[in-house]
Amino acid sequence: MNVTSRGRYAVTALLDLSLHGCQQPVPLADVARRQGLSVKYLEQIFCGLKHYGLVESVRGASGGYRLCRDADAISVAEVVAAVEAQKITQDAAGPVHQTLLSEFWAGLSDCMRNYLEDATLASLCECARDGQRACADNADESSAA
Amino acid sequence: MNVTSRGRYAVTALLDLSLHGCQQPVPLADVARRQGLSVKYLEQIFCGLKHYGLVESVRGASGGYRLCRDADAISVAEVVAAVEAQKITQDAAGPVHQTLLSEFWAGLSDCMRNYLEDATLASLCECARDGQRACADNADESSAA
DNA sequence: AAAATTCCGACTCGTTCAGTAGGAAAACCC
DNA sequence: GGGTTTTCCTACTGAACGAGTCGGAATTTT
Repeated sequence: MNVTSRGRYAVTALLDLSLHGCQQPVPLADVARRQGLSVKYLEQIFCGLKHYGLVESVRGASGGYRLCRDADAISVAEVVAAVEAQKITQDAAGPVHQTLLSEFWAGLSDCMRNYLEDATLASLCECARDGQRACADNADESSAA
Repeated sequence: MNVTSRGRYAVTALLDLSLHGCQQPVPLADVARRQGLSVKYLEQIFCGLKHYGLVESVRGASGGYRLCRDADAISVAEVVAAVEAQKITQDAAGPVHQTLLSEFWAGLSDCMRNYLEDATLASLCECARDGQRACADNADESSAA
């Protein structure tokens, strides 16, 4: 189990999606502009998210992405798992204690997973609304049509 | 916060040390033989462990390494921290929610740290003795002098 | 003197991460 | 139906990092 910046970007992007996407799909260009990321990179990330069934896409003009489920039914753990490729966390232990230690390291992964499963997009959204009221739209008036 | 296989090897090696090193220093060659690692790689790892004050070294023939403290006063978290270089876990978040999310990711690191701090070499040793009695010496009769 | 051992620093090799790039396919709007 | 907007697909690059090797110097014991 590992979380790279790709996974963190994915969470950021889906958070943006749940704050801005009511019913209409949100184009990646908007997310990219608001979060300061490149569309191309977001495409990659959303490819994994779609494949995993977290978002659905609408092609063509006025298309974009939309969450497949409610934001309170999507845990951060899922988002990260969808985006990080299948990491082969091979055990690193000699003949001594390998089963003991591999259990120990598996426990660490479980610990992380629990933390990430307890947080949903909705819970993060809530924190965002409480804590920083004006933040969600602060980059909207850059070059919007 | 991140745990690579280098960190896991360090724990394995120190566990070996605490099981085999009573008073005399244990040469890396022994650890290497028992755990199936290369002496050269262990040298690197122990360099960090020594620098951090977890082990002390005795040079020359019949030298080796010895724990600086009792095994129950050394947490796995320290071992890992000693060996993994200072990872720059830079935040990955656009203008939106960066403080919120950076707190969230910091919470993940805390979660891992807690898990690793709760385990000491002694507690792992205990598990090892309980669970797999004969394991600690199973590779000893290979080419011992 | 010889052997055992830590110590030091460089070096290689492969993988992964982050991000870019170009263009094809689909859907919409006029 | 043509242009525009968008997702989709696939490849590529450059840098960083992880894992591990290598050669040899310094130190201590025997």
